[in-house]
This record gives sequence, C-alpha cells and structure tokens, in this order.
Amino acid sequence: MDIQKAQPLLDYINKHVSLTKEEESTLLSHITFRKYLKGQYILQQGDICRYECYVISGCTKTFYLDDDGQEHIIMFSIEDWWAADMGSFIDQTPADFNIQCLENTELVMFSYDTIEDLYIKVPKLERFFRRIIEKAFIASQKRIVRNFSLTAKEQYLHFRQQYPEIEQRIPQYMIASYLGITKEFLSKIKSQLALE
Amino acid sequence: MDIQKAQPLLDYINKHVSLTKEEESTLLSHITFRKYLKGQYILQQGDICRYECYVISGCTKTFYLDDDGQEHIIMFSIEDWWAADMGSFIDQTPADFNIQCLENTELVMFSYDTIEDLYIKVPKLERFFRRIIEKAFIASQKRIVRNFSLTAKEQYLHFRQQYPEIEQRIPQYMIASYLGITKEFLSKIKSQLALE
DNA sequence: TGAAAAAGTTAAACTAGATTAACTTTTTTT
DNA sequence: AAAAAAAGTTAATCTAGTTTAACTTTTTCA
Repeated sequence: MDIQKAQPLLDYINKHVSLTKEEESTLLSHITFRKYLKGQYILQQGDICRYECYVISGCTKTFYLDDDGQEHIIMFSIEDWWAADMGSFIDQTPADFNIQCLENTELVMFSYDTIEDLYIKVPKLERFFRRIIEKAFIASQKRIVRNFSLTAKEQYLHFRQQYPEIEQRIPQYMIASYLGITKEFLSKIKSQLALE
Repeated sequence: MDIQKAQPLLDYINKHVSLTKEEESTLLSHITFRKYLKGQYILQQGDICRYECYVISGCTKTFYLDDDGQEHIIMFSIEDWWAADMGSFIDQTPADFNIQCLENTELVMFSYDTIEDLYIKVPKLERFFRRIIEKAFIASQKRIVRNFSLTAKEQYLHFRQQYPEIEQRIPQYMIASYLGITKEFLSKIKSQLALE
C-alpha cells in the first residue's frame, strides 16, 4: 500500500509503539486503502464484518435497526478513530450493526484473514491493538455509567464538550439517536439551554 | 505461586492459547493468590487499581457511588471471570469504582508492575489478554444496545436467562441496581411475571 | 430559482419507571 | 428463641422522557 495515504495511521500507531522501517513495510503489505462516498455502506447488518477500519478522513455512523425499524446509533467514527462491528469481526458471525458513511470517507482496512499473521510478524502491533481495545472498553464502560447516572440534558452537555467537532458535522436527530433520546426531546433540551 | 491454587486459571488460559510448562512457570512467578472475606474491599473508589483479578471462587460486585451517595453496580464477577477497574489499572489513575466481595472470595492477581514484563516473556499471554478484553468490550457494547432497546422487564428476563447462577447468589436489590432500576420496580416486574 | 425533501421546533397527551412511605418476610446476631 | 437488621412488597403520587401531530426552517437538486 501507498505509504503516503497511510501516513496518518503510521503516526497514530507510533504514538503507542515505535515501529522500525521493516515493521512499517510489513504493516503496509497487510492493509488496504479504500474510499467510500457519502451514503455508502461499509457494513450491513447480517453480513460478516471482515475488516477493522481506521478512518483517515470523513465520518461514519455505526447503528442498528430495532424490531420496529427504528435506528439506534452506537457510535460515530471520525479521523483517527475506528469503525467495525467487533462482535462480528472477532467471531466472523453475522453483524448486528450497519456502518454507513455520513461524508465521503477514506479508510485503511485490516482484514480478518491477514491480521493474525500480521500480529505474528509484528508483535508490537498486537500490543498496539490490545491497547486500543482496552481504551475502547474503558470508553464503553464510561458510557454505561453516564447512562446510569446522568439525565438526558447532562448527557447532551457531556457529548457537546467531549466531541465539539462532531456536533458541527452531524445532524441533530442523529445526535439524539446516539444519546438514546428522541429528536423532539433533544430539541426541547436545546431550547431550555438557550434560555439559561 | 502454588500451581494447585492456580489450576482453574491455567485451564481457563489454555482454552484460549496453549502454554508450555516453561511458560506456565513464568506465569506462576508473576502472579499472586489471595483470599478475601465476604464484605471486604479489593478496591476503593479513589485508590489506584494495581491488580487485574481473576476469580477462582466466590463473587464480587464492582460499583460506584454517585453524587447522591447512591450505589450503581457495574458488574458482578464470579468464578472464571475478572474484576478490575480497567480505566484506573491502565493509566494508574484514581479508580471510579469499588470492588467488594459478596462472598468469601479467592483471587489470582496480576500486578500492574509485572504484567508488561510478563507479556514480553510470554507473548502468548499478550494474545490471551487481547482476546479477553475484546470479549469484554463486545459484552459492554451489547449491554449498551440492550439499554437502548429493551424495557426494564425485558432486560431483567435477559439477565435471568444469561446468568441464572448469579440470580440465586445475589440479593434482588443488587440485581435492580445492576439493571439500572429501583428495587421497588423490579419487585413490581417480578409480581407481574408471576401472574403470567 | 423554486419545489421538494430533509431537518428541526413546539405543544398537548401519555407512559415507563422513580419516589415516598408503610408494611411484611427473611436473615443474622445474640 | 427473641430481637434487630436486612431484604422484599405494595400502592399512591410524581416526573423525565415518549408519542403524535402540526408547523417552520434549512438543504438539496432539477
């Protein structure tokens, strides 16, 4: 793979572990670069998730449709973040989630078929992925804690201060979905906040 | 460490990776065994979490106290499961959570100070922990999904069928706390279910 | 540039679950 | 075995957030 396109990924990895030139080139031979257009799906519910995707540019939403056909957004992924249905990827079972691009999006993709081989050839990357997933787990637990102990308004304020960039790029009704509330109620919260 | 006491851990690890005798003995030299009595704390909110604990026998609850002093249970850990405040352990920062024994409990403890050394000496264990944490992350995401899309009654039914052993061992008000509902409402749910 | 589609707002009626408080049952301690 | 503490129940009242529906604003695209 073209090293230039992967530079943001290499920079990101080198924040956590330091790769030699050889290790970098082994890495590059194991990944692929791909562009998607706004609206396109990277993964659809029911398919097998074959890739862990690192976002170079753009933005995706990971969501599922419940029995009533209602959309629930699990996460947004912007630059320097990951997109995948981990449950599906790890066990190669049908995905619970859809991943769709909210903007034109450039990705680096790690394939299930080659990632174990990559871990063996470059053990530092196994360390890197262990640390990434630890962070993801911690973030997920913190979200559960917020769900338990914050009101909708408090959760919105937290979201806004934690991801100010995301709020600009994404329609409000999707933020409501991410927070687990209706768009009408988020609208009410915002008008309340405007008066304070 | 005494190999007999660690046997359940070795069996558990060998389900995921296969260790040689040398690797097993390196592992044993890096872990400690400890017993706690019912009611004792393994970790207190504000302290640094220095150990990832594997439960040999017994049961713990991981919880935090919110600003109103209300207890919220994040997880229960029984035989063959883990107990730790990962956020605190990874960054060695003050813990958000308390971990308390609900029964007399035997643990194998992995210390922050030696675990990185262990990963280097036995890379298979880095793989093992990567897989464990992947599973924990997936479970955490699934819990978020359930929070979004299930009613309290549905969540209770799910808990009951997923952890039938836990329900027997733990007071009902703690299960309510784990589900994020009041003990009164869980009581109502159970009386409704009894009529069906 | 103008029409249609998408996104956001407002407000009334409704509901799942919380709160409060009095009470019963079970478990623990002496 | 009695007393006290812990756990669980029931029911009335309350509230955060949902639902429904009509409306306005913004964005998209022919």
